Amino acid sequence: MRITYRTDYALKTILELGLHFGQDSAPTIHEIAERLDIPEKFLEQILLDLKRGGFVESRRGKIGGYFLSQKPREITLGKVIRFIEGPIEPVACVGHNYKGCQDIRSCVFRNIWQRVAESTAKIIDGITFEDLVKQVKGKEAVSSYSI
Amino acid sequence: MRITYRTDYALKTILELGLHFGQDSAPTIHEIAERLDIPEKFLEQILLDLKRGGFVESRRGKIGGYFLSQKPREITLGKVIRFIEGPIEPVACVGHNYKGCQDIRSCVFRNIWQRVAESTAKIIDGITFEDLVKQVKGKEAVSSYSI
DNA sequence: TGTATACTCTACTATGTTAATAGAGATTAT
DNA sequence: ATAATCTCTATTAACATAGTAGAGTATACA
Ligand code: FES
Ligand code: FES
Repeated sequence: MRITYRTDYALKTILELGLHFGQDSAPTIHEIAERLDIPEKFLEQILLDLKRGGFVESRRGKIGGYFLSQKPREITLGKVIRFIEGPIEPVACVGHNYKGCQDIRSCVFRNIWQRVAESTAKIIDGITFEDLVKQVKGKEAVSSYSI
Repeated sequence: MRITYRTDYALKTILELGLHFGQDSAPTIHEIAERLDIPEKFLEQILLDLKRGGFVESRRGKIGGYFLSQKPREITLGKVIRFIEGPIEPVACVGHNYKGCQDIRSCVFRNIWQRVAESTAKIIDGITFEDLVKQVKGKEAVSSYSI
């Protein structure tokens, strides 16, 4: 039941951009990578992905960089996780050509996985990046800030 | 957030053995594999694993086979899942040498993953194989039984 | 005591996924 | 022009998953 590094990085990146939201600074891939200790070329791919997903926009050229294309308030954790990671249902039978259950209708497990998925969804769909930005900014006041 | 086939098979196998609990029939690997449509040699490994985990016992030789070593009531879904699949926390940072967060103490995500894990645990630790056996036996009355 | 039956154990392999790396190309501010 | 920066596609190393193979061990029973 692990999330991948890709998702881990994506979430932290969005949060980082969230911290800059409103300012018109657009952090570069290089800066973000250094800041969050993510391999630069890997982050590059992830950011392109997030762009295709409509989460971020970019500016090219000399003063280029990345910024959120939605308000932090409108981006939930769930949206990002599902986009990068795929469906959250912890089931083999979600997979494309699952052949594990002869009769999917009478499977006693299916309903359980559904409940698990729902309770997970309830959490991750209820948290926005605005919430997280506030949390981080709260901490920032005390210690030097660190995602 | 998928479970593996290994876990899928393990759960169905325990349920299958649960359906035989109390009788002194001990289904063979061959029978279970056929019944549940699991590759026989793969199931063999899984059953050995479940044996090491203390979930099942076996009898060798002519009238050999497998049977539960605990009452279905005492085996929760959570126990089996955790044993086969590992920890349920959906985090990269559970991993052995996770190097994603510079400062684990100030990570705003950690707490979220914990909440997700807890809500999942609440479900899968609250369901025993006795519950599932009853469900299946209920259905069995109506249609021909099928996990 | 032999033999068939069934579990036990270790090793191997094919396939796919993940995490990253590489490098050439396109855009833009100055 | 050119340096900085994003864009795109391909490739790769390491690992995990799902499954296969085969030799070995225990047991019931004739
Ligand atoms: S496990 Fe998903 S249908 Fe049975
Ligand atoms: S994501 Fe686990 S400590 Fe930050």
